[in-house]
Amino acid sequence: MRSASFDRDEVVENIMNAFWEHGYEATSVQVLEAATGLKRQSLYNAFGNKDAMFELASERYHARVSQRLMATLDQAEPKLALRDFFAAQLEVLLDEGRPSGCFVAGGQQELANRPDDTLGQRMAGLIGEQYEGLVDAFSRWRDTGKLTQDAEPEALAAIMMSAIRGQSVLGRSPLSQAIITRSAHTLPDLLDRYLV
Amino acid sequence: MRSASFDRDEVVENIMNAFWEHGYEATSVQVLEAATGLKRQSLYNAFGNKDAMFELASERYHARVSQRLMATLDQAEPKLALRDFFAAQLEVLLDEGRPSGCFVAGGQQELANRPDDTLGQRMAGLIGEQYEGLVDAFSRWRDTGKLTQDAEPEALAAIMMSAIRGQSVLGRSPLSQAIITRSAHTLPDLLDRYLV
DNA sequence: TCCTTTCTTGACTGATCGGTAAAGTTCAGC
DNA sequence: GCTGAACTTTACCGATCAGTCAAGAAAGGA
Repeated sequence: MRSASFDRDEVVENIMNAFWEHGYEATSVQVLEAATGLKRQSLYNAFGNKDAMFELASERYHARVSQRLMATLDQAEPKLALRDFFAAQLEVLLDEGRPSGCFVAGGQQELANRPDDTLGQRMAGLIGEQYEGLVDAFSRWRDTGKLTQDAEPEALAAIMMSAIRGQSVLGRSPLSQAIITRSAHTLPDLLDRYLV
Repeated sequence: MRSASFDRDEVVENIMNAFWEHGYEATSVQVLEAATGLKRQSLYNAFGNKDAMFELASERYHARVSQRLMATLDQAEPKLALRDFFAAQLEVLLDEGRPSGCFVAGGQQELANRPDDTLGQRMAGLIGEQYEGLVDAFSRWRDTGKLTQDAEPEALAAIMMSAIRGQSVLGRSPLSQAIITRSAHTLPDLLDRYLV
């Protein structure tokens, strides 16, 4: 036996950043070689194929970014939670040390029309998971009397979803960063209408 | 002299639908041949290259879809305008006779990271234009006393932008169509908070 | 009718894609 | 120190990409 000369965790991090920045198609194996410092065959030995690498990257993104974002909703007071949530979202989208935009938004858009694909379904699944997390949070707040009578968790979650995905897409373009900043600051005020 | 045997307008329509459905990269010249019924060289004779075809397609989309959407804002009563706007948006996104999702959302996402590119800038320009149209509309309503005192046109436009782009992205996936329908129905109610 | 100009057709280019075969190299177990 | 299995490197594969060349087909104008 001989052990690999690279840190697998670090390599996956670099793969994730490459896919995050360029998307699925535009991240060629050549790009992955440059991003990781590994040669072609080392990548294929370690991970199998490009799709498997993308899957690992998306898992990592989900664990590192998405779940951290959703965790902000895990508090009793919706007013604070929503502000924390959009602040965290803005931080991810505008962090200079990271690729711009959102891994999931890019991937889902790009893989949606692939025939037969499991990766596209996986991306759609991550989006569905986010929606369910939002519905759960609003339901909890409704059950603890934090929402107004006419507030429907599904409707509020749907609005949040649209806004979040829109910000994630707009975040890719530097010109739109002022727009998403403004919307992230204003949306909590708007949603206060449904809080007691 | 000999005249072309095809209807240029119809060909551009088919090119637009092809790019709309598959995006920029995934729409190979082979796909464009199948979509238009023309041969490679006829396409290149008529339009120059792939980028030029995409540009014509985006112009057509802008004229046929985007401008029609923005026209719904051209009325005195914001309450009605916003409902018309989101109804029209929903109609475009869910129309079964059209590709799903939004041409601009897909193109912008895909072309944002291309080096040096004019197409990406063009897509970003269309988004900027939409934002300005929204700011103009809200400014008009504010000047005619239709908005509350604390309403800021830029902030409202930013929220609309996030929601619209989010719906455009989510519309690509059938699973998310319930979400965008719900958000399109609820958002006008939410924005009513800023109308007198 | 014929000729010229345009459109159409099909074969082709070099580049790049994801993926692989088969060497060369390095390390653990004995 | 030897051996063999794992890792690394290089070269290569067929497929596909955007774009082009050059011949063939078809319509004007004369």
